[in-house]
Amino acid sequence: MNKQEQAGQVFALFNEIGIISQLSRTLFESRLPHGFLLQHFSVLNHLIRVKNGQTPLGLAQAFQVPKNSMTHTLSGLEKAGFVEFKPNPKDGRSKQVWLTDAGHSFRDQAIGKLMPDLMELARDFEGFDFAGLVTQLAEVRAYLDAARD
Amino acid sequence: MNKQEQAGQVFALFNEIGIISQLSRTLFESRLPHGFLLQHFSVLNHLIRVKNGQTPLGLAQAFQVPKNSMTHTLSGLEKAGFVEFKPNPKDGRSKQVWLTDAGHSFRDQAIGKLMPDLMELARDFEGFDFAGLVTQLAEVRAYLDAARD
DNA sequence: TGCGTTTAGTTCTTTATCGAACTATATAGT
DNA sequence: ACTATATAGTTCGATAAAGAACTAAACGCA
Repeated sequence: MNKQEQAGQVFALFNEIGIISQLSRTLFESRLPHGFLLQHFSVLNHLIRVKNGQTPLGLAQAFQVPKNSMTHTLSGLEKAGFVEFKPNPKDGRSKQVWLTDAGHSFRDQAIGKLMPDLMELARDFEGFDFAGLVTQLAEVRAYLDAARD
Repeated sequence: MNKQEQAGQVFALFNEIGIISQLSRTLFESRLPHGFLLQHFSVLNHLIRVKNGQTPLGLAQAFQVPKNSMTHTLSGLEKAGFVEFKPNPKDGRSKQVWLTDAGHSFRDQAIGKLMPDLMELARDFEGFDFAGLVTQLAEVRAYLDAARD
């Protein structure tokens, strides 16, 4: 296979990925209460799984969205009472984003609502090597991430 | 590995896919002229590779977006002179979307601008089984597509 | 210390997206 | 043929995303 054909495969890969991203996002958001988006869940999940008390800018960078987009997402989460802001004692320009109990349980409930779909998929794909797939995709992701300058 | 862990792998898969989708879209759009989005390119590409002269509704279904979103995308393409509408002789409610020469060459140029990135990625991932990856992802995509009711 | 530069976050504005309501045409059932 | 229903596409309104300009605080360096 020459480089040109290989490039076509890469194109096809991104095409599949784009479609799956859209389908899975739609599915996921249909399990969230009205008015909440994947982005809201993702931020809560990140605060739990990675680190609580991060700054808005840190979150924006983690999700690779502009900081004003993160401002918008966080204001929705704050209005819902799922996060609260505290001043950053080390930097007067900055804030910390802390999860509330309500935010934690919202995230748990969201996972609970999603689980049946994931379990069903896992059952229907018995024997499918998800872990290998994830490993390969992580390589591609790391490459794109590094190329992003 | 039990079902719960397997579900976690599926979750991780969708997570990677979402990130790659965002990164590759941003990269791709940075190669398009200002004001044009992936969706514009995708429609032109679809008219060339799948079938010219389709209806707006057919395109909306192919891309799984609401029909009013497709109206919006098509109006951008029409304003740029990349497609033109003709009445559908078989259905007075409907339209056909036809690619213009300008649309065809815009798509070719877009591919030309993107090629170097794809080639570079293909070179840096020499030996990587893109085709196998695409095959696996296509299975997942087909599943989600079927589940979408 | 003082001042120019950088950084965190918000606000403003434009554009994309999409549900809902609407118009016009087609189809089905009687 | 007549009426009810379904379908193709647009319009309207509300919300999301993101670039640009702005404010306030911090940093660098003389």
